[in-house]
Amino acid sequence: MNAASSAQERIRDAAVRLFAERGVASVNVRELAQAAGVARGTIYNNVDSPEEIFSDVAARLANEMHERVVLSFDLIDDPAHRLSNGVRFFARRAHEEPHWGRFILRFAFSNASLQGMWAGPPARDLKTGLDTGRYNFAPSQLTAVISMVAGAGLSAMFLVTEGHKSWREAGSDSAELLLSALGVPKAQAHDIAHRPLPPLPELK
Amino acid sequence: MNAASSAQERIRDAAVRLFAERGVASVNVRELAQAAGVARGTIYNNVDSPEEIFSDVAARLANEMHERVVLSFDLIDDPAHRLSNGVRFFARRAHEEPHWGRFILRFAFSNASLQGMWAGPPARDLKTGLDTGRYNFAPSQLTAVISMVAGAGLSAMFLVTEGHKSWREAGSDSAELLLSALGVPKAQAHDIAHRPLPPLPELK
DNA sequence: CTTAATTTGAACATATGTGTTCAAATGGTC
DNA sequence: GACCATTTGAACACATATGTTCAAATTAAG
Repeated sequence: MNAASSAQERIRDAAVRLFAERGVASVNVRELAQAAGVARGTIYNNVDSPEEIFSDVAARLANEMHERVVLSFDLIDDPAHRLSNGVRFFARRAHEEPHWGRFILRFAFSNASLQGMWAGPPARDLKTGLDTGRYNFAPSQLTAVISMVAGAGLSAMFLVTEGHKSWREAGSDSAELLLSALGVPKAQAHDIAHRPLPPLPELK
Repeated sequence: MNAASSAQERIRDAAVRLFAERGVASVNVRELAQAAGVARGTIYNNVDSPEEIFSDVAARLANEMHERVVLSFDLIDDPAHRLSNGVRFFARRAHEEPHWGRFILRFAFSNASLQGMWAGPPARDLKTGLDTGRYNFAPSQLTAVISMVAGAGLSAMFLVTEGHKSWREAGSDSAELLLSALGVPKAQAHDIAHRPLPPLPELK
């Protein structure tokens, strides 16, 4: 079972890489097998269809990141600080794992799992931040704010992926701008966005 | 030559629709011909390869929107007003031409032409807005701001495309939040983002 | 009406991909 | 070292895509 799950992992890792670079449908099983360092038959042994690999990989990737980010919020109460760290986590990881970043960027707006990753986590924090006066925007704008958070996260990742900025700058700048958009005073926003960024907790 | 360009147009229109819904590589020539209401041979007569259709369509689409938005700025001096209108144009058009919107969302981060559409136009306006004191952010953040503009535009389109908000709300909310991020006072940002939005000029 | 240009749709050869099967090789476990 | 699960890689049938060719039909233009 260990060998099998290892093969599955290698297939999934290779899938992330290939899908990130070349899109979904242009990847065939032969290439995937080669990239995974695995025989073609092994793909068919472990997976139903190439299409399914994509959904699976996207869902796992979204879920894993979501859980780790939520874990990291354990010791942080301030919604603004949480939000800032969230954006910066994405920027830093886009730097550390380029395939991961490109995958998310490429499919951010067209895959349901990835859409959920952005829509879910910030929603509650944004609401509490709004209710406690931490933020300053109209309640009717909440939906737009949620999707703005996604936009800020993605644009930070984009800067990193394209090499326009270091992950530090991209993450902090984007986080600061985002907090400003939500009505956090500039000086505070700057401070929050430049605090030391803890490591992203592992899932063990 | 008129008949030929008409066939080409139908092919391109169909290509936008198909690519938007299903991605690039999963569209084959037979389907494209069918969707364009054209014989399969006609595709090969007018186009070199399916791949090329995508690049062509993306470039035209980016270029056309860019030119029309720039045209619309003729009578507007305020950089903040321009920026707000730009974002709202994208939101409105995503409503009026859903295929257009989905196409842009799907390939925004993975196609060079579309990337250029966001990076180019706002850059100069943002700089003048910064120099004239209209905005309030650090010059070193300019790059992050440019990509934030893209993020705001895309997230507005996303709201429209997914039916979460009307184009009016999505456009105005996103524009207002964006201006807030750039340091425009809240009341002003709100006002600017809710001014009547002129029609997007045609290219004649 | 005539002429030129374009489109049509079928036929063809070629290439590539999928999905299945299976005996042999591999590798971990008691 | 015997056992079991997994992986391997080749072979197979089948399906689908590409790209080309071409005579007939259609359309546009003078």
